[in-house]
Amino acid sequence: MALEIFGDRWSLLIVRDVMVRGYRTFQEFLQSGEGIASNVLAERLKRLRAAGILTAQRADGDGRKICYQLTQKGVDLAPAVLDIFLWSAMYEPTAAPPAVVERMAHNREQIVQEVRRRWAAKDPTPVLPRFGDAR
Amino acid sequence: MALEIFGDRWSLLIVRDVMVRGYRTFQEFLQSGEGIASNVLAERLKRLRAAGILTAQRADGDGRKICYQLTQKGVDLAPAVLDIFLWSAMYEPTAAPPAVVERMAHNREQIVQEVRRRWAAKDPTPVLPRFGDAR
DNA sequence: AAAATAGATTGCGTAATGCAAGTGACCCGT
DNA sequence: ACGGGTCACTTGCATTACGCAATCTATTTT
Repeated sequence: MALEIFGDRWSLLIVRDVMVRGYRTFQEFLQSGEGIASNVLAERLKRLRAAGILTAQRADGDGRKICYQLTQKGVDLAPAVLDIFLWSAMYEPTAAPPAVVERMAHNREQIVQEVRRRWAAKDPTPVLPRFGDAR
Repeated sequence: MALEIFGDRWSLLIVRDVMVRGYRTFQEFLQSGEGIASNVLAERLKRLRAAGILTAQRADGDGRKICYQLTQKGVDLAPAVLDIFLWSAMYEPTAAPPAVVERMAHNREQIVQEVRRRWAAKDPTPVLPRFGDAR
């Protein structure tokens, strides 16, 4: 299984952040509230690029920033990420409002399509609103 | 997200083995070919029980063996496990035969139902046949 | 009773992780 | 054009987790 890549605490969290939260830069990942260390983040981003899940390019307009994006292989993780999110929401009271979760569970395929659409359009708008801590 | 539990190399592999391969005992997990160490396996099984994903009981007929089974919370991981499997199969040539993968991708919900059915019936028959190494 | 098996624990060396500080490139206001 | 700040990392170091082999207890088999 894919656990050579995702068999750690952070990789999937990074993929989710770029996928549904619209995060793009090192700082955004760092300050996302999960508490990843900068050295580990750098190493994970490198691995995700090496695995063909993320690509990186300098942001136009600011030569310091590096803009991370999903590849096709990366967005194809959307169903898995969504399922894990739904499972989490089902068994951990801390996540999103039940109504939102309910709606998502019923519209699974539609939400996946929406993630794909925004990816293809390079639209960084988060698919999920921010409800406190939607971990 | 659920990565306090699954943010490691083994937990999800164990869940998958008990879910689709019908593994039940310490030895089966140990010898499943992934190469987990016995101390780590013991610790993961403990954590998965503590997380309410597995239950354990002595096997009737052999008081040495301990029979691990999924809880409801555990089988509810079936969609996520299946999605990860399908994603793996899509991008790693080493997994199952393409025809099988194709069929599974088209019958996702049906396969999840089958996993649930066998769980409810306590039927340990593997949902997936063993193709060499179906990791 | 002795040997074997199952689940798990212990000790130990190595690898991964967390944390704080530092580096070099780039941007921005003066 | 200079100084300060930001950004994406690196580095050094202490702590933790992991892999591996040996060992332990309980139970089953012969």
